[in-house]
Amino acid sequence: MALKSCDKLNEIPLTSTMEDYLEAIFDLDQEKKFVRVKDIAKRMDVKMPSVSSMLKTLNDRGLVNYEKYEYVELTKEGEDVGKEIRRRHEVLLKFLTEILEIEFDTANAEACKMEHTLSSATLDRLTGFMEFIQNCPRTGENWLKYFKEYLVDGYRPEKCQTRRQMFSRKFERQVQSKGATPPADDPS
Amino acid sequence: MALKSCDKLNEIPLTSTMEDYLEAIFDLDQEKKFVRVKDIAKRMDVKMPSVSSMLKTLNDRGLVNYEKYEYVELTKEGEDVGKEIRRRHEVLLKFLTEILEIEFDTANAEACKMEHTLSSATLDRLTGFMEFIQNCPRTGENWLKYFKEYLVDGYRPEKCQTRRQMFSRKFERQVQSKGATPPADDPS
DNA sequence: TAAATTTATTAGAATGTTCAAACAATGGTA
DNA sequence: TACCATTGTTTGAACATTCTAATAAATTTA
Repeated sequence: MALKSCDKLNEIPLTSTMEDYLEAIFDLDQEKKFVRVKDIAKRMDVKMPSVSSMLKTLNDRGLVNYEKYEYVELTKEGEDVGKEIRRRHEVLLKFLTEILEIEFDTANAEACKMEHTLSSATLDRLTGFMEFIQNCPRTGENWLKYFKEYLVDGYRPEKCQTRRQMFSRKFERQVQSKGATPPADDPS
Repeated sequence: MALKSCDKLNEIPLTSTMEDYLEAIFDLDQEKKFVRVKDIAKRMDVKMPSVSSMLKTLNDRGLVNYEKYEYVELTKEGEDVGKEIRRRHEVLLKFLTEILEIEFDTANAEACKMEHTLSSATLDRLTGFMEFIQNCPRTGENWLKYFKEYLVDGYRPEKCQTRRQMFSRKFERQVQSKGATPPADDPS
């Protein structure tokens, strides 16, 4: 025990390298029966000694359970981190490929780097934004205003019709009032 | 000269820390008459010895012209890097604050980190996306399809009407054909 | 010009991460 | 059982970045 007070350990933030390792281990854990040093090295594109040394660090931090020459296991805390980083990766990858239409390999590489720099809060916003785009494809001049409402109220189908529905309703109003110009956009 | 061949220097990529320093120097250069170690230290939130040591590195790399105790000057190459990082920062900040509606300080901090992880190509896409949102607020069911076309063709006002224009045209068609349901969405 | 203050540098140490080389354990196969 | 290939560890060095403490140059002030 080279540490005076273990309670403070959690307060030191993880480095992004540690996060990368935890994500890799999390992935491998789901793909394979056992997670071994060699596999981590391959996925992380580093040599085995780097993995050994990082596993020692992560073990001291309580993020993995690891004994020399044994398989690697995530602790509850380590798993939580790995899963969260994985989630961020997926959200970012989706945004880059499906919205910005960036080629997969490029997008994947950039998601790998970005996943450490974005807060969970921002990631949630991005997720919300993508949901909005999918659920509310209609919009209009106040595109961003609808998005803001979506952020506050969540998915409210009645506020969120397709353009077809929108047209029909306004069309009827138009026909009734015999006006030539449709009314100004009003979401209420 | 501790280097065998100077020509290869440019091929070693800059670290993100170096990029941060270049951005800071670029900013200070525009704000102040002279750029000094103290100011860089303050902006980067590091101590002066760190700045001194980095300036030596950047000088060896041909990114700044720096002689001890003198003011700091960017070379052409250093300025290009600084300006590009600055541009990325601004695009990201705009996206985070204006589209995702994230609070300024958070957004600013995250932009600082992201600006190093996104390629210029991706940044250009993001810029295009934001322009699209501003120029083409109407959309419809094929929201993303329009965006794709926008990426290819740029801003084409005739493809990119406001909803008001859109409505009017379809309204007329509707009235002529006396149909109750508007036709399926067709961008051509 | 001399003293005081500000600004900047050097020296040396610490951290986090990586690797190559040498060595050690493990698990099959002859 | 003895050997071999695979897998993993240790050691020691390197790099990039940062800091504190000590020192030095530059600038301001008296």
